[in-house]
Amino acid sequence: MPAPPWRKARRTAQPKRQLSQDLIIETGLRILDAEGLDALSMRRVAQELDTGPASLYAHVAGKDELLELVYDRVLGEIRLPERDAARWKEQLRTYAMEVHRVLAAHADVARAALANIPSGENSVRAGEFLFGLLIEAGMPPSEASLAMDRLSLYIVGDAYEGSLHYARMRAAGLQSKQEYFEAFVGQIAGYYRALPSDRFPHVSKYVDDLIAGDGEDRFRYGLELLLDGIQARMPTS
Amino acid sequence: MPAPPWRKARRTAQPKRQLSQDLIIETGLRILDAEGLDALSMRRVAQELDTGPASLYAHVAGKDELLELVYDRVLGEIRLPERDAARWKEQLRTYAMEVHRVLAAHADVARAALANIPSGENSVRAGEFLFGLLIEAGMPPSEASLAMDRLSLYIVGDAYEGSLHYARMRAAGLQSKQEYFEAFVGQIAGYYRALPSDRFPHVSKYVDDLIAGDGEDRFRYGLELLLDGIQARMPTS
DNA sequence: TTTTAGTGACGAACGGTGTTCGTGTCAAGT
DNA sequence: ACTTGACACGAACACCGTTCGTCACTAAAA
Repeated sequence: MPAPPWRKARRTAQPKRQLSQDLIIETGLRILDAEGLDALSMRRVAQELDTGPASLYAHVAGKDELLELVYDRVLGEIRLPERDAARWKEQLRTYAMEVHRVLAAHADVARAALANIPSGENSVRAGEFLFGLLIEAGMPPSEASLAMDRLSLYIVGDAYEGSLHYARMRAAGLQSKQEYFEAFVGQIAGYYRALPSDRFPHVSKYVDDLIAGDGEDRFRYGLELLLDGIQARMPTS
Repeated sequence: MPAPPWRKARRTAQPKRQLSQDLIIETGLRILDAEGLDALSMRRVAQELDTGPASLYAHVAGKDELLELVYDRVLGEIRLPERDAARWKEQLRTYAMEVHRVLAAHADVARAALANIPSGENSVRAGEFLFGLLIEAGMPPSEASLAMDRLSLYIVGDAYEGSLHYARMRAAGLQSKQEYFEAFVGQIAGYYRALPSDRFPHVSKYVDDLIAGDGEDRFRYGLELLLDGIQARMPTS
């Protein structure tokens, strides 16, 4: 038997009490992974949730806060080992690679990273690991603070740079790193080669070296530079 | 004798042929210095030039290109010494401090820096200096390429981070670093101190060390880490 | 059971953004 | 003198983050 037409149609089974901060964060992360940070807007999240943008503001203060929350959720994927001060250098290296891996696994989330003073739960957790490791390895806290800060900046900075390449790749409509490399790096290489060799002798001569090495190689090299510098400052060395 | 009213008023003395790329770049830089990167929009530049935003597109491909051009103009202020491979470490240090100084002198221009593969005139000039210095100091080109890349990333990354603090300071309506420090860092410090000391023993205990040191101290420390790492890889060492 | 208070959902709108289209106007070349 | 081509620019498009006011609904109070 059909319902009389003047009776207003009931809403969906759920009385639309459905939104939550978790749901919003999750949706934001999904959009970010699938379409990149540029596609992550309040309107887009709302649309994905079948509602208007205004509805989000009851659960999230604004876009900045949403980005912080999404970022911290990503940091939650970092796996930390038991601290072992005797193997501090190895653990520092593993930690850096792990953070870098997690950031790289989520499109260009790193572009939302540098913007924040670390205050999220998972961010502090990572900081405690790093800071504690340096101190237990024998560094005075004042210096361990500096070392942690610089190491973190390097990791996030490199991931950020990678994010920008990723975003450019997307913007150009390319799909693979292979395509991007040919379309972009090749162009840059040509430009460098064409530079006047009297004014720029080294840059124009060693172009092949300049564009050699993928992102991971470069990250590793800089990491070893920093780790060696830290080692030289450890009291036991 | 007054002009007859039906004669349409002449435009300004200049028959409005006034725009040029240089003028646009200069205006953009002026806005950036005075009001920060967030205030630098196409419309704002056009307004400053008494015209509409569409007029700019004849001289500049878009906002991205404008930012690149403004950034490269800033890099033009970098003063480079004569290269002296014997004093490579000292010159590397001076170079890093000089680039850092120039970036810091122009509000948050560094926020436009990381976004670009270096292709501007002045960018290449700086690259040639750095690359040449490393090679003349004895590094094989393949490694000098990595070292240059990492050093540049560190310098720009640190300046970028500083830019973000600057932008946040502006957004909060604060005027001095002093005010910003109290309003922001103090808040963070309180937050850290309130953390449960069983889960975050080191972070909560050494808060004073964590917030100690201004931007320049931190930059210097990381720079020395990298320089020592590079020194250890120099053939002569 | 009825009333009331309060919370979340959300349509509409505000003021901003980068960019493009089409038109008009001027200056130089023929 | 006429044509051509480059540039200026008003208007508009499709977005953006955010706020206001209103409505539906739940849960507590009477």
